[in-house]
Amino acid sequence: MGRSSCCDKAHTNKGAWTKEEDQRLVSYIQAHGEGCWRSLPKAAGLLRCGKSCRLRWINYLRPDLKRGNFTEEEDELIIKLHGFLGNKWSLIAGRLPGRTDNEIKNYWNTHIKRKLRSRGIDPQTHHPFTAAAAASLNSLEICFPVPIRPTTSVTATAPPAAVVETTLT
DNA sequence: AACGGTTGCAACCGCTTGCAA
DNA sequence: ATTGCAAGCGGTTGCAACCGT
Repeated sequence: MGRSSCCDKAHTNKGAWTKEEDQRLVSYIQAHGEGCWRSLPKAAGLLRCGKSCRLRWINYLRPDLKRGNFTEEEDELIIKLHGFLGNKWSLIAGRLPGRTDNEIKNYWNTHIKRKLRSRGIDPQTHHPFTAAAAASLNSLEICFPVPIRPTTSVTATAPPAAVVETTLT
């Protein structure tokens, strides 16, 4: 049987959003506020599923988004938070006003991982590794795109939220 | 100028969680 | 206790832009 789809895929658009769709979504939310994403597309006259609308609003259209380049301070804060929280992007985003979880996740994967490796630090464990180990690891990752070492358990290593709060403040 | 490879980001997919019935 | 819905989250993918040859 299975769970019903979040939307009628035969009648929804996918892919990049158009300016008109953006405008419809923004004006609808400005008039009615966020909430009930499932019924929003129909009410706003959009041929999108609710999930897609929510993502578009949160990651791109929200008026309080900062956008633009990350500062050095933000870089360091993300690294620090990731050390405590692991891949809990929404929690990390919560500490960075104007940044979204998706934005931070992308930035981590494209910039910060490389930055840490260049410093000789394993981006997953935040522990230093030797230059030789780093080199062999990088070459192995090129050969074997699947993980070659056990993934560290985030829940096992992440401290309670209260600990993070006190540590970072 | 043309082509192929790489990079970065927006968006999607599928799973999990919280809650109401 | 169970079921189903809605929302949230993290991983992954697709593709346009960029870069080197």
